Amino acid sequence: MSNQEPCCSPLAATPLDAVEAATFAPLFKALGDPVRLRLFSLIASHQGGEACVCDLTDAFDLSGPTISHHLKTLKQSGLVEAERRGTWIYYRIRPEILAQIGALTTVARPVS
Amino acid sequence: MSNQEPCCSPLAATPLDAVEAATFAPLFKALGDPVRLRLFSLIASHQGGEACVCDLTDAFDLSGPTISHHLKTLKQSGLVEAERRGTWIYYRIRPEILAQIGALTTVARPVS
DNA sequence: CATCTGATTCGATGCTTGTCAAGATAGAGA
DNA sequence: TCTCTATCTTGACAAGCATCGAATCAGATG
Repeated sequence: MSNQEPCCSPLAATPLDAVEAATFAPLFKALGDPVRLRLFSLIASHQGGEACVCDLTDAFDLSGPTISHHLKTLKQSGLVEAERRGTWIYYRIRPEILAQIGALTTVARPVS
Repeated sequence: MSNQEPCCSPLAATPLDAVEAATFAPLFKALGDPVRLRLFSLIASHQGGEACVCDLTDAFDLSGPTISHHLKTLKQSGLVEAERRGTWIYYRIRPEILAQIGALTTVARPVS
Protein backbone atom coordinates (compact mmCIF):
# COMPACT_ATOMS: atom_id res chain seq x y z
CA MET A 1 0.00 0.00 0.00
CA SER A 2 2.77 2.41 0.83
CA ASN A 3 6.11 3.02 -0.76
CA GLN A 4 8.30 2.94 2.26
CA GLU A 5 11.95 2.42 2.94
CA PRO A 6 13.18 -1.16 2.57
CA CYS A 7 12.65 -1.94 6.20
CA CYS A 8 9.76 -4.10 7.06
CA SER A 9 7.52 -6.74 5.74
CA PRO A 10 3.90 -5.63 5.27
CA LEU A 11 3.22 -7.51 8.46
CA ALA A 12 5.46 -5.05 10.24
CA ALA A 13 4.46 -1.93 8.37
CA THR A 14 0.87 -1.64 9.55
CA PRO A 15 -0.97 -3.79 12.06
CA LEU A 16 -3.29 -6.27 10.40
CA ASP A 17 -6.91 -5.73 11.29
CA ALA A 18 -9.21 -8.56 12.26
CA VAL A 19 -10.54 -9.04 8.74
CA GLU A 20 -7.10 -9.22 7.16
CA ALA A 21 -5.94 -11.61 9.85
CA ALA A 22 -8.95 -13.83 9.24
CA THR A 23 -8.09 -13.83 5.55
CA PHE A 24 -4.44 -14.75 5.82
CA ALA A 25 -4.28 -16.93 8.92
CA PRO A 26 -5.92 -19.92 7.17
CA LEU A 27 -3.13 -19.89 4.58
CA PHE A 28 -0.49 -20.15 7.28
CA LYS A 29 -2.57 -22.71 9.09
CA ALA A 30 -2.81 -24.89 6.00
CA LEU A 31 0.99 -24.97 5.76
CA GLY A 32 1.31 -25.39 9.52
CA ASP A 33 1.18 -29.15 9.45
CA PRO A 34 4.38 -31.00 8.48
CA VAL A 35 2.53 -33.43 6.25
CA ARG A 36 0.73 -30.66 4.40
CA LEU A 37 3.88 -28.60 4.07
CA ARG A 38 5.65 -31.56 2.49
CA LEU A 39 2.65 -32.30 0.28
CA PHE A 40 2.62 -28.73 -0.92
CA SER A 41 6.34 -28.77 -1.59
CA LEU A 42 6.07 -32.12 -3.32
CA ILE A 43 3.32 -30.84 -5.59
CA ALA A 44 5.10 -27.57 -6.25
CA SER A 45 8.37 -29.21 -7.15
CA HIS A 46 6.95 -32.08 -9.15
CA GLN A 47 7.87 -32.36 -12.76
CA GLY A 48 5.29 -30.68 -14.96
CA GLY A 49 3.95 -28.63 -12.08
CA GLU A 50 1.46 -31.23 -11.01
CA ALA A 51 1.40 -34.51 -9.14
CA CYS A 52 -1.17 -37.25 -8.89
CA VAL A 53 -2.30 -38.55 -5.54
CA CYS A 54 -0.54 -41.85 -6.09
CA ASP A 55 2.82 -40.06 -6.29
CA LEU A 56 2.07 -38.24 -3.07
CA THR A 57 0.73 -41.14 -1.05
CA ASP A 58 3.88 -43.17 -1.67
CA ALA A 59 6.02 -40.49 -0.05
CA PHE A 60 4.43 -40.95 3.37
CA ASP A 61 3.80 -43.70 5.88
CA LEU A 62 0.20 -42.62 6.07
CA SER A 63 -3.06 -44.09 4.85
CA GLY A 64 -4.71 -42.97 1.65
CA PRO A 65 -7.63 -41.36 3.47
CA THR A 66 -5.25 -39.30 5.56
CA ILE A 67 -3.41 -37.98 2.53
CA SER A 68 -6.73 -37.28 0.88
CA HIS A 69 -7.85 -35.35 3.94
CA HIS A 70 -4.75 -33.17 3.90
CA LEU A 71 -5.11 -32.52 0.19
CA LYS A 72 -8.66 -31.44 0.77
CA THR A 73 -7.49 -29.02 3.45
CA LEU A 74 -4.88 -27.57 1.09
CA LYS A 75 -7.47 -27.26 -1.64
CA GLN A 76 -9.96 -25.53 0.62
CA SER A 77 -7.33 -23.03 1.67
CA GLY A 78 -6.83 -22.16 -1.99
CA LEU A 79 -3.19 -23.15 -2.03
CA VAL A 80 -3.71 -25.97 -4.51
CA GLU A 81 -6.25 -27.03 -7.09
CA ALA A 82 -7.17 -30.45 -8.41
CA GLU A 83 -8.18 -31.81 -11.77
CA ARG A 84 -9.30 -35.29 -12.70
CA ARG A 85 -7.94 -36.73 -15.94
CA GLY A 86 -9.11 -40.25 -16.52
CA THR A 87 -8.30 -42.46 -13.59
CA TRP A 88 -6.02 -40.05 -11.85
CA ILE A 89 -6.49 -36.79 -10.04
CA TYR A 90 -3.73 -34.24 -10.41
CA TYR A 91 -2.92 -31.50 -7.93
CA ARG A 92 -1.02 -28.35 -8.70
CA ILE A 93 -0.24 -25.29 -6.65
CA ARG A 94 -1.75 -21.87 -7.15
CA PRO A 95 1.29 -19.61 -7.24
CA GLU A 96 -0.72 -16.42 -6.71
CA ILE A 97 -1.82 -17.66 -3.32
CA LEU A 98 1.66 -18.70 -2.31
CA ALA A 99 2.83 -15.29 -3.45
CA GLN A 100 0.44 -13.66 -1.00
CA ILE A 101 2.26 -15.33 1.85
CA GLY A 102 5.59 -14.39 0.36
CA ALA A 103 4.53 -10.78 -0.03
CA LEU A 104 3.33 -10.61 3.56
CA THR A 105 6.45 -12.01 5.10
CA THR A 106 9.13 -10.49 2.94
CA VAL A 107 10.79 -7.15 3.15
CA ALA A 108 9.37 -5.06 0.40
CA ARG A 109 12.19 -4.52 -1.99
CA PRO A 110 10.89 -2.09 -4.59
CA VAL A 111 11.47 -3.38 -8.13
CA SER A 112 14.21 -1.19 -9.56
CA MET B 1 21.98 -22.90 -1.90
CA SER B 2 21.63 -22.91 -5.67
CA ASN B 3 21.74 -20.10 -8.14
CA GLN B 4 18.73 -20.92 -10.18
CA GLU B 5 16.55 -19.13 -12.62
CA PRO B 6 13.99 -16.77 -11.08
CA CYS B 7 11.27 -19.37 -11.21
CA CYS B 8 10.26 -20.93 -7.99
CA SER B 9 10.21 -20.47 -4.32
CA PRO B 10 12.52 -22.86 -2.42
CA LEU B 11 9.36 -24.73 -1.55
CA ALA B 12 8.89 -25.45 -5.24
CA ALA B 13 12.50 -26.01 -6.14
CA THR B 14 13.13 -29.19 -4.19
CA PRO B 15 10.68 -31.22 -2.12
CA LEU B 16 11.08 -30.63 1.57
CA ASP B 17 12.08 -33.72 3.47
CA ALA B 18 10.42 -34.75 6.73
CA VAL B 19 13.03 -33.04 8.88
CA GLU B 20 12.80 -29.73 7.06
CA ALA B 21 9.02 -29.89 7.14
CA ALA B 22 9.10 -30.53 10.88
CA THR B 23 11.35 -27.50 11.26
CA PHE B 24 9.30 -25.03 9.30
CA ALA B 25 5.73 -26.17 9.82
CA PRO B 26 5.62 -24.88 13.43
CA LEU B 27 6.44 -21.39 12.17
CA PHE B 28 3.49 -21.42 9.81
CA LYS B 29 1.38 -22.98 12.51
CA ALA B 30 2.19 -20.22 14.96
CA LEU B 31 0.94 -17.64 12.46
CA GLY B 32 -2.01 -19.83 11.53
CA ASP B 33 -4.30 -18.39 14.18
CA PRO B 34 -5.91 -15.01 13.46
CA VAL B 35 -5.26 -13.73 16.96
CA ARG B 36 -1.60 -14.69 16.84
CA LEU B 37 -1.18 -13.28 13.35
CA ARG B 38 -2.58 -9.96 14.53
CA LEU B 39 -0.48 -10.08 17.68
CA PHE B 40 2.63 -10.66 15.63
CA SER B 41 1.75 -7.85 13.27
CA LEU B 42 0.94 -5.53 16.17
CA ILE B 43 4.27 -6.25 17.81
CA ALA B 44 6.17 -5.94 14.55
CA SER B 45 4.60 -2.64 13.64
CA HIS B 46 4.65 -1.10 17.09
CA GLN B 47 6.65 2.01 17.57
CA GLY B 48 10.14 1.23 18.81
CA GLY B 49 9.90 -2.33 17.58
CA GLU B 50 8.40 -3.64 20.77
CA ALA B 51 5.07 -3.69 22.54
CA CYS B 52 4.05 -4.42 26.09
CA VAL B 53 1.31 -6.88 26.88
CA CYS B 54 -1.00 -4.11 27.99
CA ASP B 55 -0.89 -2.56 24.51
CA LEU B 56 -1.73 -5.90 22.96
CA THR B 57 -4.48 -6.96 25.30
CA ASP B 58 -6.44 -3.80 24.64
CA ALA B 59 -6.62 -4.58 20.93
CA PHE B 60 -8.71 -7.71 21.45
CA ASP B 61 -11.95 -8.75 23.05
CA LEU B 62 -10.14 -11.56 24.78
CA SER B 63 -9.10 -12.24 28.34
CA GLY B 64 -5.59 -11.56 29.57
CA PRO B 65 -4.79 -15.23 30.01
CA THR B 66 -5.78 -15.94 26.43
CA ILE B 67 -3.47 -13.25 25.08
CA SER B 68 -0.73 -14.50 27.36
CA HIS B 69 -1.24 -17.99 26.03
CA HIS B 70 -0.91 -16.86 22.42
CA LEU B 71 2.19 -14.84 23.21
CA LYS B 72 3.72 -17.90 24.80
CA THR B 73 2.98 -19.87 21.65
CA LEU B 74 4.61 -17.20 19.50
CA LYS B 75 7.61 -17.12 21.80
CA GLN B 76 8.02 -20.89 21.74
CA SER B 77 7.94 -20.87 17.95
CA GLY B 78 10.85 -18.44 18.00
CA LEU B 79 8.96 -15.72 16.16
CA VAL B 80 9.07 -13.30 19.08
CA GLU B 81 11.08 -12.77 22.21
CA ALA B 82 10.17 -11.15 25.50
CA GLU B 83 11.98 -8.99 28.00
CA ARG B 84 10.82 -7.76 31.37
CA ARG B 85 11.65 -4.15 32.27
CA GLY B 86 10.19 -3.19 35.56
CA THR B 87 6.50 -3.85 35.78
CA TRP B 88 6.04 -4.43 32.09
CA ILE B 89 7.04 -7.20 29.74
CA TYR B 90 7.93 -6.16 26.22
CA TYR B 91 7.66 -8.37 23.17
CA ARG B 92 9.52 -7.87 19.93
CA ILE B 93 9.75 -9.93 16.77
CA ARG B 94 12.79 -11.86 15.64
CA PRO B 95 13.20 -10.72 12.06
CA GLU B 96 15.56 -13.57 11.15
CA ILE B 97 12.83 -16.08 11.85
CA LEU B 98 10.23 -14.16 9.88
CA ALA B 99 12.77 -13.96 7.08
CA GLN B 100 12.95 -17.74 6.99
CA ILE B 101 9.28 -17.87 6.11
CA GLY B 102 9.73 -15.12 3.57
CA ALA B 103 12.64 -16.92 1.97
CA LEU B 104 10.71 -20.16 1.73
CA THR B 105 7.66 -18.67 0.12
CA THR B 106 9.19 -16.13 -2.19
CA VAL B 107 10.59 -16.51 -5.63
CA ALA B 108 14.32 -16.31 -5.30
CA ARG B 109 15.28 -13.05 -6.94
CA PRO B 110 19.08 -13.08 -7.03
CA VAL B 111 20.51 -9.85 -5.66
CA SER B 112 21.90 -8.23 -8.77
C1' DC C 1 -22.57 -55.47 -17.02
C1' DA C 2 -18.84 -56.98 -13.81
C1' DT C 3 -14.67 -56.00 -11.97
C1' DC C 4 -10.49 -53.70 -10.91
C1' DT C 5 -7.99 -49.60 -9.36
C1' DG C 6 -7.40 -44.76 -7.81
C1' DA C 7 -9.27 -41.58 -4.81
C1' DT C 8 -12.72 -39.68 -1.66
C1' DT C 9 -16.15 -39.76 2.04
C1' DC C 10 -17.90 -41.51 6.39
C1' DG C 11 -17.64 -42.68 11.21
C1' DA C 12 -15.02 -43.28 15.18
C1' DT C 13 -11.20 -42.27 18.33
C1' DG C 14 -7.73 -40.02 20.88
C1' DC C 15 -4.93 -35.89 20.99
C1' DT C 16 -4.42 -30.92 20.59
C1' DT C 17 -5.98 -26.27 21.05
C1' DG C 18 -8.51 -21.83 22.17
C1' DT C 19 -10.78 -19.89 25.77
C1' DC C 20 -11.96 -18.39 30.41
C1' DA C 21 -12.08 -17.93 35.66
C1' DA C 22 -9.39 -18.36 39.55
C1' DG C 23 -5.16 -18.40 41.65
C1' DA C 24 -0.10 -17.37 41.65
C1' DT C 25 4.07 -14.45 40.75
C1' DA C 26 6.81 -10.34 40.22
C1' DG C 27 8.01 -5.78 40.59
C1' DA C 28 6.83 -0.84 42.32
C1' DG C 29 5.66 2.07 45.81
C1' DA C 30 3.65 3.48 50.37
C1' DT D 1 5.73 -5.48 54.96
C1' DC D 2 1.53 -4.64 52.79
C1' DT D 3 -0.83 -3.43 48.73
C1' DC D 4 -1.52 -2.46 43.99
C1' DT D 5 -0.92 -3.50 39.21
C1' DA D 6 0.84 -6.21 35.28
C1' DT D 7 1.43 -10.62 33.74
C1' DC D 8 1.62 -15.57 33.88
C1' DT D 9 0.11 -20.33 35.32
C1' DT D 10 -3.25 -23.71 36.42
C1' DG D 11 -7.33 -26.31 35.72
C1' DA D 12 -11.25 -27.14 33.16
C1' DC D 13 -14.11 -27.61 29.11
C1' DA D 14 -15.70 -27.55 24.43
C1' DA D 15 -14.29 -27.49 19.82
C1' DG D 16 -11.10 -28.82 16.38
C1' DC D 17 -7.93 -31.96 14.16
C1' DA D 18 -4.96 -35.98 12.55
C1' DT D 19 -5.49 -40.53 11.84
C1' DC D 20 -7.40 -44.96 10.52
C1' DG D 21 -10.58 -48.76 8.61
C1' DA D 22 -14.65 -49.47 6.10
C1' DA D 23 -17.64 -48.06 2.74
C1' DT D 24 -18.40 -45.44 -1.43
C1' DC D 25 -17.66 -43.22 -5.88
C1' DA D 26 -15.61 -42.71 -10.64
C1' DG D 27 -13.22 -44.24 -14.64
C1' DA D 28 -11.14 -47.84 -17.27
C1' DT D 29 -11.16 -52.24 -19.11
C1' DG D 30 -12.60 -56.88 -19.93
